[in-house]
Amino acid sequence: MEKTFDPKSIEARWCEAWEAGGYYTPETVAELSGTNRATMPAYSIMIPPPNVTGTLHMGHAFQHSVMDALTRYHRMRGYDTLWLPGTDHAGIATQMVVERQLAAQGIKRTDLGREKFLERVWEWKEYSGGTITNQIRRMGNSVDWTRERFTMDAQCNAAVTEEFVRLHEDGLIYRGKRLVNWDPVLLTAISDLEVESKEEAGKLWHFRYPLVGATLADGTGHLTVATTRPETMLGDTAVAVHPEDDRYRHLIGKTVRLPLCDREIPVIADDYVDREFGTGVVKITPAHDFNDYAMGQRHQLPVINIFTPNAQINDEAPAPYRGLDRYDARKRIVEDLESLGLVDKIVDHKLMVPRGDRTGVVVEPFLTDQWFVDMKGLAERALKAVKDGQMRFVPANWVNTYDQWLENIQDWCISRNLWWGHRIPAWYDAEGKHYVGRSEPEVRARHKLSDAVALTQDEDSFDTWFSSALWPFSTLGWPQQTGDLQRWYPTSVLVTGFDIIFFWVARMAMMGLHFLNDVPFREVYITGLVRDGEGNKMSKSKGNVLDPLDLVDGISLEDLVKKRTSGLMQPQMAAKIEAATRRQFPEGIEAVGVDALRFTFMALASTGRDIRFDASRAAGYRNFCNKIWNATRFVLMNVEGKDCGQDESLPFTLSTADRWIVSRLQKVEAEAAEHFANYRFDLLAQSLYQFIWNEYCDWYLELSKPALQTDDEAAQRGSRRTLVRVLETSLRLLHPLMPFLTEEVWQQIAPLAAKSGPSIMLQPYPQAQADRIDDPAEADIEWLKGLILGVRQIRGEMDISPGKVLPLLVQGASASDRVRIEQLLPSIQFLARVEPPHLLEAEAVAPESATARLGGMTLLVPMAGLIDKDAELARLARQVAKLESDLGKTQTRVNNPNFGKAPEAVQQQARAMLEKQQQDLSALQAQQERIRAL
RNA sequence: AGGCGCUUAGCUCAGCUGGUUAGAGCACCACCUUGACAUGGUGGGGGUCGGAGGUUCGAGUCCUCUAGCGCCUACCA
Repeated sequence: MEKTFDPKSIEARWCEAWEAGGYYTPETVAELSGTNRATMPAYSIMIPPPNVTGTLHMGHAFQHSVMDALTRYHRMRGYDTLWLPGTDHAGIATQMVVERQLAAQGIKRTDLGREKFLERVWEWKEYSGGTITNQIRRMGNSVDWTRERFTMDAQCNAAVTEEFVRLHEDGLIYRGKRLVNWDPVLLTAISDLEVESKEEAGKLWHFRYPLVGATLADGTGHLTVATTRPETMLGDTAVAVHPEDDRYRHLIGKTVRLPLCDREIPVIADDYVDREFGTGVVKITPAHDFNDYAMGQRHQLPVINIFTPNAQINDEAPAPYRGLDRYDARKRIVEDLESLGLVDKIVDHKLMVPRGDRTGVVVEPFLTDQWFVDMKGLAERALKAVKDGQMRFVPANWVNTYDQWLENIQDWCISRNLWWGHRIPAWYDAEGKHYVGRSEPEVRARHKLSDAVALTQDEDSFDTWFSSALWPFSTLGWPQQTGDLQRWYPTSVLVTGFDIIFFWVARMAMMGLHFLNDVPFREVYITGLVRDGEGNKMSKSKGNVLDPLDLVDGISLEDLVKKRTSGLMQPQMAAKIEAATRRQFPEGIEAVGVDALRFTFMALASTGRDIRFDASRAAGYRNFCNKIWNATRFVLMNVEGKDCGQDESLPFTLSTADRWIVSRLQKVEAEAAEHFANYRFDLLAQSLYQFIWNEYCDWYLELSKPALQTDDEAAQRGSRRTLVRVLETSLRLLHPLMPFLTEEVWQQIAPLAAKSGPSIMLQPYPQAQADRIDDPAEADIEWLKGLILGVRQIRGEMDISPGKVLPLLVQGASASDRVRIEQLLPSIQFLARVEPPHLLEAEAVAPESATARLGGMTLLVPMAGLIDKDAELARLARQVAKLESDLGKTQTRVNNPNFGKAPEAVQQQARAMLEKQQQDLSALQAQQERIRAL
């Protein structure tokens, strides 16, 4: 084996071997293990399908690490495990990408026509989709590629058609002219969720609308309205005041003359109006504002649409404004009103501006014909499923978010005026009457329409989420009752981010319950967002994104700068991004390999918190990989060519250390099971790291060194056996988190531990065995560690060279101390680098020494010629100070008159501690006296 | 406006149903090329847990108030 672990040299090899072996495919796994799948419990995860034209970012890598750990864990536990991969067609996003590419060649989508355009999108999908699947493969994710799906493949398309037709049959789909959020650039409706409202600086314009039948001269001849969108006044059909507003009450029922339009509109009363805001008079534009629309409905107001789909003024408006862009019209209208003397004032005003989440363009409420899903009933079932415990959120507080949205749900506009997506299976006849069905022939048959009736299919497509909502079962073959569907629905867990609880989680829950009568997943594990080291959200425009593969492979500073500053939407940011990058990664990024990156994600995955990605942490875990690698080298070196109890035929005995590490291992195994069950991957990672590094490597390997040198062949064999078997088990424990390293090493270690098989992936996950827990051995080794630490501390603080073998005196040793000294003598000598301890009677006069306390006894390292008095005094003073402070606290506790209320056990413990502290203190003080007297 | 979350060593974070002297990694200081590993070893320094009050024999851990930060929802023209 090489001296250092080199991830590059093994990763590609194992990726290929695992996939080629079929180890990701449930059927093959069952076959190789000789198990009948029907007898295995089922476990399944559907990958949240990434956008097919994107690339995977840190958030994906993080979530995939979690999903793969769960998948490998359950596979090893003997579950019939499926992790199903796939990608999403991402209607709007993908269409925009391709349109942008075409635009670069000066081509418009409409120039090509629907057919040709879609061909181009499919081409791009084929090209780009490979990037994602390669990334997934490289990270070692054990997804079943034989079941890969795409949200727009034939199977998923059939499911979407079925969904729409059945919902329609169930009376949950309707088509209607409604006010929707309209993106004037994309020329499509979008759902509420696709609108991002942010506070922006704007103005509040105050306009005077003259009252009919009054003169302006008396100062009461007009009503002043306040608006943030002056251009909408062209579509005003009323002016509203609060019914109890004394300023205006007498005007209710009168009419005002709408300036510029020469229309008379009524003054109405509605308690929606806020008297405090603006002038207390609101202009009402039912066609271009959601509230106004609702008010228009309440008061039967006419609805005048004044915009074209791309937000220019249409022919409903007076001639001078027609054809103007909305913002040009705004300017013009304000000017014209000003010249008429109808502008009362203009004040600065902060307002929430709604923008399309894809285009960033201000969205207009716009009246169009669209398809909607009636959500009320669906939402109620989804709420109930969580209340009844059929579906559980981890962490649990995300239920609030889920509930809140479902309780206030609005009908879902599912049609998009886009080409790229599932086309709506609805047909229209010449009169515009619509028919819904799985196909045109079905529609004709069902509605008895002869071929003479011309039918045209709806031009629109579905909201991407309308198909994503089916993902947990469309992937398994629904609406067919496939074996896969029966086997793996409901899925076991959904791993995703909180940002799509509404978009996706809730909608999957609703559709799953509606169509399959069961929740789509038993548990929803919500991960935090991966942020950069400074806590900022990673985004291309900020130039702070990290490509997971750049951490895996490493990247030079120059390449990283180039990558972050090229292809920016705002090139002027380049200099700033470059500076920040050079500051943050002055040396570029060192390669850490897949295992270290995956382990880092797991270690950072604490609950309910975003994670700041810390590259130095990843470097630390790369070191951990190397540590394991070298521990393996040590083990191999020491057992090579020697029997390690593979066939159990030769006698072996286990030392205290052997029994100790095996006992510790059982406890770690139990912890691992618990942490997996609770999704506490941070604690899992910590627990494994701690065991392997701080117990197995730091102590057990060191303890094994003298043991391997004894004359006792059976004891040697026992140590070799333990060395190998604990390592082999640790590898299996760690495998779901570090697949590559553990596989590579396991191949070499397994035969020595009498294990065989093509891959560690197919081995059982270690389970704790209660009968191998050995408390006496643990106590013995704790004692031993205390002794060694005591001597090391003296050595360290006295600056005695590590190699020097010291004499050691022990005073006040109890009977059990004496037994331990005798039994653990070789370990004591080797690890503490001392001569065999010399026992002193309690009353004996000791030579001048540096001392340490261990239980009731005192360790003494004679100082003759070794130690400087001041250093030892300083060391003692520190210890005394600490002890005094601790003792003080204990005394206060015990002396509290009410301490008697505490449980007996707690009281006893406190008194024992008090006694020990007092003893230690007096021993230390006596020692101080002696040293001072020198 | 409503909801959720965060504030613990220089940095990034653990600390479960309240119980011994608050932990880890990284960073820092000193010593060490000891045959698994310098991507290492050994020893060490460093926090009183945002602030105030309360409950309790006992609070980082529960309650109230308060300060700061972040996120999500929401129809104020």
